[in-house]
Amino acid sequence: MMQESGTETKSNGSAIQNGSSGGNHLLECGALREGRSNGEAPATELGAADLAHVQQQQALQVARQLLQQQQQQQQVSGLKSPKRNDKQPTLQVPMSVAMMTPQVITPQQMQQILQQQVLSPQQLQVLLQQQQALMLQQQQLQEFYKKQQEQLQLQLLQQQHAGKQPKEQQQVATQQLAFQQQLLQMQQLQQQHLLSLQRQGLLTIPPGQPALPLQPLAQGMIPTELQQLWKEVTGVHTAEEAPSNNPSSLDLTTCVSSSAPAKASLVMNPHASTNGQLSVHTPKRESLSHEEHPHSHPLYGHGVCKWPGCEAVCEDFPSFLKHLNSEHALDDRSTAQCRVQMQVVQQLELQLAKDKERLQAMMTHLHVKSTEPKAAPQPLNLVSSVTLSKSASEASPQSLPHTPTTPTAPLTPVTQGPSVITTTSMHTVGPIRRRYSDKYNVPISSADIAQNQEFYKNAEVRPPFTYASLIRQAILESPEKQLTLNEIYNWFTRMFAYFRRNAATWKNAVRHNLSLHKCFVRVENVKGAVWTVDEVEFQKRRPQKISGNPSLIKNMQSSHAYCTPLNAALQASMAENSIPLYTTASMGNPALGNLASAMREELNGAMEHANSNESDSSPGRSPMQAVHPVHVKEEPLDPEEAEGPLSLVTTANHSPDFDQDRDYEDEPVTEDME
DNA sequence: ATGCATCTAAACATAG
DNA sequence: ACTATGTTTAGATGCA
Repeated sequence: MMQESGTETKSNGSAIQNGSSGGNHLLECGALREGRSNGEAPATELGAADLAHVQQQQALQVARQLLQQQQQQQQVSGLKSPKRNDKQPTLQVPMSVAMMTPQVITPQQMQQILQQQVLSPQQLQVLLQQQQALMLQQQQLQEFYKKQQEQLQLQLLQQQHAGKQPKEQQQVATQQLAFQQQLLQMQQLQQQHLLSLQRQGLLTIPPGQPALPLQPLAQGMIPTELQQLWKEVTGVHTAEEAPSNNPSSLDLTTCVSSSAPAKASLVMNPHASTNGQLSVHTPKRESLSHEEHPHSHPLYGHGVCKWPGCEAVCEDFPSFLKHLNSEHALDDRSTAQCRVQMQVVQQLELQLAKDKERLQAMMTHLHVKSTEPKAAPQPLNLVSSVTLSKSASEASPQSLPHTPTTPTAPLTPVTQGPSVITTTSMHTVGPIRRRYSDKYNVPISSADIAQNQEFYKNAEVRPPFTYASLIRQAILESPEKQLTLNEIYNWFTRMFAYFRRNAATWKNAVRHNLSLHKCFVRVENVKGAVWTVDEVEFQKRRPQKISGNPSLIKNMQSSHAYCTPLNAALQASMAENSIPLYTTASMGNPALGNLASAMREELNGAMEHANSNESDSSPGRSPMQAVHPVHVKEEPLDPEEAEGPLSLVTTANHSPDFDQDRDYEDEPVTEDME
């Protein structure tokens, strides 16, 4: 009786839910198919990256020199006449250097990127570190700018009063211009990189990537830091936005659209999109054009001010300059905007650079000509996407951007802009499934796992572990190797942001697993009853199937496996994106150490089986598997997932230590809590 | 095609 | 009566 009735209901429910969920797993990740034919311009792209760095350095040097000169001049001649210009250019100088920065990427965009999980926690950390380093440079530059601006303004005022145009000013302007040009070039390059990045689905960092000099520093970084950084950025942004109605203040938000034209040309450029090649050229071209055609200001086009959110109509360049000076003068707001933009750009640029390096390495390894890698990847993607089958197709439809069903979740307050590329592209990808095979012996360090844990703690991404594995882990982590059901729940919510939602569902799953698996033994206790793990039983499971955490294994495998195939070129990023975990450098994370080690055990065990038994891991659809692939896909399961990893912000609060008993349920997030 | 593992959903039982 | 905890069944999905 029950069965029957149950069956019916189930069928209904499961049909719907499963359907969605099933689709989810598939999502595994997508790679951007076209997005990047990144294969295309490996060499060039690399060049671009390098160039960007070089230019940055150059710009910095120039800035310093100029600054010194200015200082000298000031000392000698007072504010008034800096006369030095050396060979600097002759263009007119827009007042605010800051403006020079093409604001292509908004914080929202950045968020999106982050949310999309394009980057693994490690990557983010590394990037953050790098960014910080760069920020110093940027600050220096900004200081320089400020001085220049102040000087200029002063001069302007003086002259206006005097009614004449001082040469000095022009000279200063010249210097500024030179500097600005440098900066502009650099920024353009960065933007290009960003764009290409986006197209690629946002880079990823190769696991073994040697290169990043900043890595060491990165190790110290943790998601929290990232979050903070982000907060800072966003904070600035919001702070500015709120106060003024000013168009400029809106920039960050609207900037995308407003600047779209300018940027679009660069970014959307078919060439650019195809690969990074253009990115290199474009910037140069533009810079040249600027030099030659002073009127082609990055913030000016089609008779409109392209300052993010502005769009003021300026009939001619001079009027534009006036507008710039008046409306977008160097002030806190502009500075902040600039700063934000710089951070975003830098971060993305760094990411891109890394990804390019990786790509290069891959290409080299594969003996592929740098010129046309795209061909291979595309086909693959297509194929893969096709193979994905229904689930993928079902899920894939562009569903991600908006929070699916339950937007209520406060967790990720951050805006989710139109997330884009990544998600969509990701959906299309489908290779994940196919890759299992041989080479997955990649050693996984506990540190990596720990890192991942940290990531999952903050990012609402489904962990690539089965419920059984997680439960076991929770129990093993406890001092007495035993936990009450409620404690297990708490562990889940504490360790995984993902489990702070849809409590009814996963809690039911937890209970189900506890009862179902023999490895979990219920022991009567003073408190009532506690659950323990029968390691022997647990181990028994593995042999049969990697049950331990098939999904996990798969994920790992896949992530590493990706590298091999040519297609990998494209998917590499995806893989990483989707599977932040097992890749990259390990950044120790004490708090999660235990978990990490435990998980590792499982992984290793599973891996063994996988290797020996071919690959038994059944990725299945365990929620966890689907997980990293980008929540986007999972959304069906959990509506809120769409929000993405960015939940960083939200999660920032809970630190590892947070009391075990703390219940997330209070958070609105867990809507349905029982 | 089949079996297995996993997940999700749901019904039901029991104890507090 | 309600809730938390457990148990069990069933459908769905993916993989080997």
